[in-house]
Amino acid sequence: MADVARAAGVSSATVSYVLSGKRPVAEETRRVVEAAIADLGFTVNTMARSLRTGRSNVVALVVPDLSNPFYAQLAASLQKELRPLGLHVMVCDTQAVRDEERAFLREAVQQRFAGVVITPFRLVAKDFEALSAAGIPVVVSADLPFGEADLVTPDARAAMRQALTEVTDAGRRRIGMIAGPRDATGGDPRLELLRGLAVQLGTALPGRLVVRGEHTREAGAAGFERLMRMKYRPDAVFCANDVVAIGAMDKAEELGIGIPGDVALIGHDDASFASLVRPRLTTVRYPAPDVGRAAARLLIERLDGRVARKTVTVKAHFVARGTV
Amino acid sequence: MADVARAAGVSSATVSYVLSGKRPVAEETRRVVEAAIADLGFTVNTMARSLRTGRSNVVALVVPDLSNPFYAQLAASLQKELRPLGLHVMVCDTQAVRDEERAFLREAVQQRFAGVVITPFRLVAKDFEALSAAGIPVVVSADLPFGEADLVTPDARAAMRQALTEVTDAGRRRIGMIAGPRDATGGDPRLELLRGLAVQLGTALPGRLVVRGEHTREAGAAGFERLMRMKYRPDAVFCANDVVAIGAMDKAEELGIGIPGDVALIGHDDASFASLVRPRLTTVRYPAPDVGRAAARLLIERLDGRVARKTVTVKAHFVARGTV
DNA sequence: GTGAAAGCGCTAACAG
DNA sequence: CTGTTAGCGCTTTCAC
Repeated sequence: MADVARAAGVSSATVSYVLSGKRPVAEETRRVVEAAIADLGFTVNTMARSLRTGRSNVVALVVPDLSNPFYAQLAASLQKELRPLGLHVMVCDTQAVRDEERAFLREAVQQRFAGVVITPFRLVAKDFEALSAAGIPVVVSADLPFGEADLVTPDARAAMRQALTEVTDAGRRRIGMIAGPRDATGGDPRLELLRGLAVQLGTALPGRLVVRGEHTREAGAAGFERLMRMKYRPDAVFCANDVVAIGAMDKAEELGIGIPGDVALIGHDDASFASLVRPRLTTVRYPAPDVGRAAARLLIERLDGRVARKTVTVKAHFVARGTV
Repeated sequence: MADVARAAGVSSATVSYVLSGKRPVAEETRRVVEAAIADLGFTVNTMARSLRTGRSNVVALVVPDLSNPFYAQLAASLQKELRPLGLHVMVCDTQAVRDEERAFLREAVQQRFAGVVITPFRLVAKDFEALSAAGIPVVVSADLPFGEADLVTPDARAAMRQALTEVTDAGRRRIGMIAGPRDATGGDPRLELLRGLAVQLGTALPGRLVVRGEHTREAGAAGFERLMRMKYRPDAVFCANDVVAIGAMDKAEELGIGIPGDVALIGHDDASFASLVRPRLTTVRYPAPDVGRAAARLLIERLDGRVARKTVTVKAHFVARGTV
């Protein structure tokens, strides 16, 4: 920048101001400076800039599984919203491992990130302390609130109720679930929701028909198998998410169990491949693009100075396809 | 850091050395410093560090479509390889738009990134000049070499030959292709490869049976429809990638065209959903994890000082499933 | 084994 | 409308 200033015969402050537009610069001067910039192929060093201003222009998106298209879509959406503001998104895949999650949070404060959008999987509130101490805004995308952080959360009650109703209307009575791991942050709120609904609707979700595992295809297959080996086996299975449901379908095919003939299957999220499998997966759609948009908005408001905690609810919808 | 130094009664240089281990520090001193660090909840500011050292610790991964699981997997793999070295991966989704691609490259030099791994879609060699001028190592993952950059490239010849052989052995003679857009970087090397193979095997890939479009599901559907509306319509269709092939399957179902009964379909990459659709997609597997690993290795070598351009070839394999 | 101090490239007062 | 200048927080000689 000093080079540019010299070449243009101005001070480096002026160069800085033509770049940032933070104060008026004479048309003539601007032209000369811009010419010099082009000449020398100069590019601002954003590290120096951020060091000086105390704020970087990168936002971290921390997710448990980037190969789940739901999160890939979330990433794309967030990036699209933040880009026009000059904010960059650094996508971090934690593989649902707590130490990885923590490592990324630590990195976020080391890098003085502008903000963090995170779907915590095994983190606890305490893990966020360093972030708030550093004054880095956090938006949590999860079913449950998380300390001081802003929250984007699904309203899936109506959708789940509808799903459950469809299932019972079809005469199914033995409802089971392949839920998330027991040590996940907040347990598994989707399980709790289903439980509550089951009570309301006069159905049961017996504890022994709830199996648990990671949010992976393999775990879905394993969980489904365990369910099917029970003497009192379910005739409808809700899944923690679509990836798990796909795994269940793998196993059903392997075991020669008919879906939905023998067992109804309900996914969650409507990840892109839910409509790809055959039969098509009936699921509860939680629209990733909307989640990304909401998270972006919350983050931007924080950056603009909002201090009060805020929650945005994104409505989920029941999507009837071929597995119920 | 000054605070820590004061609290520990040492100089900030010593604190720095405790953190980096770049010179021996007395056991006693180290303990005191570490206590102070813990006490104050101090975290290094990597921006300041990078400014000082002139190198950041983030690597950009620039891809055309993050919602294509192939790239999501690539991202995961690259991240896994680079993480242990303290390098972070910033994933950038360009949506195959040239201006976005350029914007990310510009950002890479502004941020003085440690390196860039990119699958260029519409970029040309010139777009990389600023990067090399800034001395930022670039690894290109593509079918064709790209200026000075290191290259990870598929060897898909044998696999494609096998695919083509299967198709012709099944008595198919009218080979078509849904290729990438005409203005994509390097045209469509997969198309060229198929053309060459067709000649070798005494089959034809007539120009009119080649349609073009983006690497999207919609474009795949549109391309397949155009093909099917021709009077001389293909009985086997190769696709630019699996996403395109899935789009073609959508359309086939819509039009009541049997796959593989009426038309054989061959994808490319073996993205995760290739085995999800029914019938399962026959494809040419290009293993994303291997690509990520290779890219990481190339990048690391460069960072370690290698100067000569290098190419790593990753072998692709024919995967016979249900669409041929 | 430790400290002092220069300076990375930029921004934002402050002064003119 | 423009210039001067003081750091942002760190690393790294150089000196002890």
